[in-house]
Amino acid sequence: MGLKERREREKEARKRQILAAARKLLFKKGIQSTSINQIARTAELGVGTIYFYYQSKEEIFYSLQEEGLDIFFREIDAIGRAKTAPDAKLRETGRAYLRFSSEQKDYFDIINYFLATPTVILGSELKQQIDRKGSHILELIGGFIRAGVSEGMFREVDPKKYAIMFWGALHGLTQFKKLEDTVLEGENHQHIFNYAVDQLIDGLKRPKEH
Amino acid sequence: MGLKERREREKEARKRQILAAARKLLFKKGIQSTSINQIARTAELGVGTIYFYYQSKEEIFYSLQEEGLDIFFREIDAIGRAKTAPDAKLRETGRAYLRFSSEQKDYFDIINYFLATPTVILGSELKQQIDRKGSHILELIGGFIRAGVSEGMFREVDPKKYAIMFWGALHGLTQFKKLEDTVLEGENHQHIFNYAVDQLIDGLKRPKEH
Amino acid sequence: MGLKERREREKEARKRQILAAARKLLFKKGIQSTSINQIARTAELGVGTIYFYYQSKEEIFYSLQEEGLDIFFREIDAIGRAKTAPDAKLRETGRAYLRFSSEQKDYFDIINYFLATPTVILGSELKQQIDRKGSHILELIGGFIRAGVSEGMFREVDPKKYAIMFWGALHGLTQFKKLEDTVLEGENHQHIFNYAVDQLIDGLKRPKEH
Amino acid sequence: MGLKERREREKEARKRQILAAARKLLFKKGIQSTSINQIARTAELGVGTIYFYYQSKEEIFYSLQEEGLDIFFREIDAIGRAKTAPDAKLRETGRAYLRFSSEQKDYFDIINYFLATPTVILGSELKQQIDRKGSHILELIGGFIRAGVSEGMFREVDPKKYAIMFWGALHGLTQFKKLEDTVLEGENHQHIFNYAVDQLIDGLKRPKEH
DNA sequence: GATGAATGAGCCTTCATTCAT
DNA sequence: GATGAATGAAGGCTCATTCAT
Repeated sequence: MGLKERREREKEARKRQILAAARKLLFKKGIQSTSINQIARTAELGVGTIYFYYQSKEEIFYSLQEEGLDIFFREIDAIGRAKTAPDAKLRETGRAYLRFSSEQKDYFDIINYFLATPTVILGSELKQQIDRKGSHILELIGGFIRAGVSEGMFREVDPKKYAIMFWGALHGLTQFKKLEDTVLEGENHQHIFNYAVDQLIDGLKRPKEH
Repeated sequence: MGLKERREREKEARKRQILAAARKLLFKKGIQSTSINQIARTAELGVGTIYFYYQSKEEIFYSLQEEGLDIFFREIDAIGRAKTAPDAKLRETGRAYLRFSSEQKDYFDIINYFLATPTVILGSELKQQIDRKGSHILELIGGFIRAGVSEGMFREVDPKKYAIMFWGALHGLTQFKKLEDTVLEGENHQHIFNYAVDQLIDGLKRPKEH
Repeated sequence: MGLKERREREKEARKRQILAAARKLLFKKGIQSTSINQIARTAELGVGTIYFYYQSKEEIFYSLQEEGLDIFFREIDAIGRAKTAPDAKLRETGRAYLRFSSEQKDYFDIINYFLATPTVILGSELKQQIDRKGSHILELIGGFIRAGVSEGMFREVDPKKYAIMFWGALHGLTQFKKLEDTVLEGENHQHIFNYAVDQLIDGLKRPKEH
Repeated sequence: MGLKERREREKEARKRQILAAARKLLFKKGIQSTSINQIARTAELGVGTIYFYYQSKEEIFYSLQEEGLDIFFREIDAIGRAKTAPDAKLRETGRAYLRFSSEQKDYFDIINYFLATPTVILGSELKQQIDRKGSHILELIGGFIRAGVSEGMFREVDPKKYAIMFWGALHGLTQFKKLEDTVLEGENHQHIFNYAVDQLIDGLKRPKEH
């Protein structure tokens, strides 16, 4: 029993070791230029060993996606704990996502990668974990909206649906950053992004009574 | 005289022939699995010939992206010509983008690909053409908004900024389709998408006076 | 007759135009990275036209070799015209070759290239011209030696043989420049080169009588 | 224990196998026409395997250069062991280099190739090995000169500098073999070469006293 | 004389994955 | 459990040369 636990712990340690190497390379060279052989060398393990712990290269990066979602989750969670109004929380969430996309560019890229890639069959356990992480984030955002609705600040919208819509909009707008110099013709992307976030939040608000 | 023109026309025909082969493969196997060698074989041309007409693989796919934008442009343009109210036009635009992303999935993927890929240096002419295409679409959407503002139906927003935001939001939401079975937990993606579009449009509207 | 001459003159002009383009590219990108297609584009001619005037890529660079030899020839010729003693002339010749190898690096490389490449069958006329150029240089050097012998400054050596030996030694020593940082272990290549030239000249001199 | 050693030995064997294939092709088709794919086919290995043992094509040829230097080194070493006078040893060295350039033409070509090619960045270990090999040869030649100086046969020259000069001269003169039929106009290259070697050695000698 | 489209073999290199030890 | 040698298909791309117009 103790043995089994130790085994388990060692196994986890190895996986972390591999992930650390993959992360390091991801940050240095991007997802496309990171090969399993490099990961193995960096992790000081044989390639075969990598394959013992992970089914494929995809799976490793999938795990890294989880890390990225975790980082974002913690940011939103912090925002949630603050004693600010719901609309401010949503606004902060928007700002946080844009910041995340530039400060944690590699993690954002990986999320993007999996969003744009036809689903690969992966160990369902890992996949579920990722999905749960996404759901958690959605719940946090949904919570902000629910709070706003309860307080009477927001209209009676479906919090979950609105949260999805909110995040989806954030995501697309973030991607448009790339168009700043061309299609957006000099419009400052950050301004537009913030403007858009504000619009989305305003759209939520109850029309002022008088 | 006529000779030069004929040459020009034949050259255009070759480019179309190559593009047709690339398109066919793109639709069959996706962007990642389509290689220049395959395109050459499909087009029944030597690899060198491909490179005579296109500088690189990227350039071919860039041209394909242009096609995709064109298709979407024409849809929006048609919506614009209809004698409907501005809010209806925006709604239709949203519907059209979701439809485009599923019916012209490969074109959507290619747009996504370039949105997620670090910019490559390409012959500026082609690049400018693409950018212009994107701008045209933005102008159409902006036109709908401007009309709404003029009519007093919408608030006094900056049409261009709002158009960018609108399209950006549509784009991100479209990508979330992939999460339908997992994170969205049974929420129907299309419903959410339409709901989101409606919200965005409602947010635009002047608060009802009374 | 006049027509024929004009034709001839135009033909020469075209060849010069091609050579100019090739030279420009040679200087910019080196011999290995210069392709016929690039030469054609630079010369604003069709590739076919290039092949009308030159049998092959090799032939073009062969012509360029001639230019290089010409440049070197003129330097030695100038040295010959100076009113200096034969030993000084040889010394200057050595210095000139080393200078030539660095200041006209591309021409030197081309000479090297043809010296190291298994002979290609080329238009014999061109080949003869090149050979004549080489012989001229050898004659100049041989002349210096002959003068020294006549004056009693040098031993009774065979001027031609010694000239060949002199140039050959210069050539090999010049190539050893590349070893400066490694095999030569900090010995300054230029010093060694000059030292060697001096030795070769000293070896020529009559042992001092007394 | 024995396992690790066996592995090591097998690995060495593979490298030799690859080198053998490369050597065979080099001798048959020359350096320019020998490709990695051919080497792999000849070695009956996958291309990937070649790259597992060698970083690049250059590295393989670099190894071959080492072989060539080794062969020449052993010849000079043998000359050094003989009980002959220093001037005879230098004379033999000259003869040996000319012989080497014709009997081991491919090895000579490869040395030439690296002397004429802009330095490539290679695994420093191999590069250092090559450089050391070159230095060893230089040391042997320098030793002959030093001995001659000690014996009072040669003037008080710097042995190392003179060795570099000697080898450099040999190298260049060897290359002029190619000009035998043209520029040298019937002068027998071998005669000139030997004549030159003799001159170089005579130049070293102390002027006879009387 | 001049053109330039077309070729296609060939280049070097990468890399996810397997499997015998 | 761990290793790492071996694979080989596939990748994007170059280029000297030809030939119909």
